[in-house]
Amino acid sequence: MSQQHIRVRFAPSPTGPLHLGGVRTALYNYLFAKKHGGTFILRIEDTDKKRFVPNSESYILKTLKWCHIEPDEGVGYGGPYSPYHQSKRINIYRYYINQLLNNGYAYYAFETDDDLGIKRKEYKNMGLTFSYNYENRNKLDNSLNMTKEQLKKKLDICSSYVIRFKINPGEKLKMHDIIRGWITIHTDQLDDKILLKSDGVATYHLASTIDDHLMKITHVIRGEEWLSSLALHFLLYRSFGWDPPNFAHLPLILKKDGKGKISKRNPENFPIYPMQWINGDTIIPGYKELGYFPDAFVNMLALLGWNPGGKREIFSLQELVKTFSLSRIKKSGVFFDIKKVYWFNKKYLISKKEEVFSFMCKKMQKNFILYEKDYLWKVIHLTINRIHFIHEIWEHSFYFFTPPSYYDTYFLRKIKNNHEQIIFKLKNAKLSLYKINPFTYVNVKLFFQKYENKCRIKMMQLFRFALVGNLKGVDLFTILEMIGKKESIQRLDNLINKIK
RNA sequence: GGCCCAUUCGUCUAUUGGUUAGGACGUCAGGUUUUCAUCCUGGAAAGAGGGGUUCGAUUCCCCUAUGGGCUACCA
Repeated sequence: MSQQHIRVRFAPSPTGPLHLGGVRTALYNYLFAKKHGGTFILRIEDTDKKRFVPNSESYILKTLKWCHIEPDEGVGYGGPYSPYHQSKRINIYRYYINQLLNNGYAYYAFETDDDLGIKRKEYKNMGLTFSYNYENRNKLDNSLNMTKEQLKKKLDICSSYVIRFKINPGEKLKMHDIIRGWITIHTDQLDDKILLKSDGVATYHLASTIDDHLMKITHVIRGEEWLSSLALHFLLYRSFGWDPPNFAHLPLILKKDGKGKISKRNPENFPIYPMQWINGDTIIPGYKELGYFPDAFVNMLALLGWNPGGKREIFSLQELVKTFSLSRIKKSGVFFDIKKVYWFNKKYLISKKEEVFSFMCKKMQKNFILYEKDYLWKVIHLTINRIHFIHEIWEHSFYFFTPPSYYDTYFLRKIKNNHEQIIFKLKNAKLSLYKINPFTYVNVKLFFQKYENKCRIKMMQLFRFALVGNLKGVDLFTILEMIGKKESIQRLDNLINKIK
């Protein structure tokens, strides 16, 4: 296994935006490929015309790019096994299905979807489950029950048919999964799955089996929802006389509220899209738009169902590649915790001060604020641990550059009720402030220490309110020293005018 | 219903026969911060249940329960 060139594929269908689970599947494929110096391939499984959603493909491409898990080969990247859209490979599937037909592994079936729907209902009413399988196929309208001539005639009149895979009972299949070990399934339980739909397009089972073989995929890493189809896929490989690839079925990401796996259809109480998705008039923001860093997002995703064994949790993509292994993937489904991503983002944020700096620079330019680099750096160091996202930095640091344009209404009302006394205090304080020379942290601190305990706290509260607009923020003496005497007095005046 | 897969603190997880069952997020309490946040310290918090196997089971086996997947001319 270690000798061969590893080739893995991420094969989403363009039925909408990729969600968390899809991105994680792509990530694990990417990690596994990179770890072994292999090739990561993107194949688009667009065999379902009905569910096709425009823009999904570009969304998938953009998302992988944003996450820095770009394919080496496939849709958007080219490669020796093109085309990588299944819709463009229909003739290939037809060629191979003929092989199956000729060898007796597949047969024509003429029931329509509606016919079968009725049949299922009938069975259900009797307390049974209808299955198109070895028990029933002899009673149904298919080529198994016809002579060659009859079939020919039927095909001449009836243009609508499907091709089913003939599964023989009585065999116990033992299949290996890298994550789960050996899995046993009896062929009696399988039904004759449709391989070619009446619109002439192959189903997932056929298309992916053929493509995985033709594209020389060595490891199929996909969600656990495929585990039940594993036997079918094994049988398909065997019918073609091909060696199956290795399989690894990933645990599903489960919904926290309600039941089931996460899906595009049922929105969660946390964002499930990596990037924004525009659906008509509604825009659903993704992690990117919400301010999450791709590396924090990817780091969190990697640890959802897998971990390298130690106590460390922060890993760069390169470190993930280095430590990744399929054998350490968990078997059980996982619940997603938005608070943990929030924490991850903060961890990444404090290591991205340069990005915060350039964000602030742009903000300043936009607001026509002049600043000095050193001053800005100091502000960032003072405020960065108060935020989780870059875009939050301004609301926590504006007062170092510009007076508050808004005062906390609750406290404002409180001091307005007592404004004469407050104004008196502020005016007195202003006079004292003039005399502080130089206007340094230490001297400002000394000034406040002249007040008695109770008074001092109230005074500091007032000052903070005048400077910041509310009762939260960086150490008061630091703010005073940084914005300087003139600006400080100006802001006291502002407040006095406000409450007059 | 049938089949398949799973089951360690609320959540993500470590521990692959012998541990006071460890960490992280969250949570609670205390401390630092003359505010808030950060930070520091500490606490509460888990092997689904029942049988085996074994000197000894979270770890191996069986049953039950629970959760999940599949059961489409969807992937």
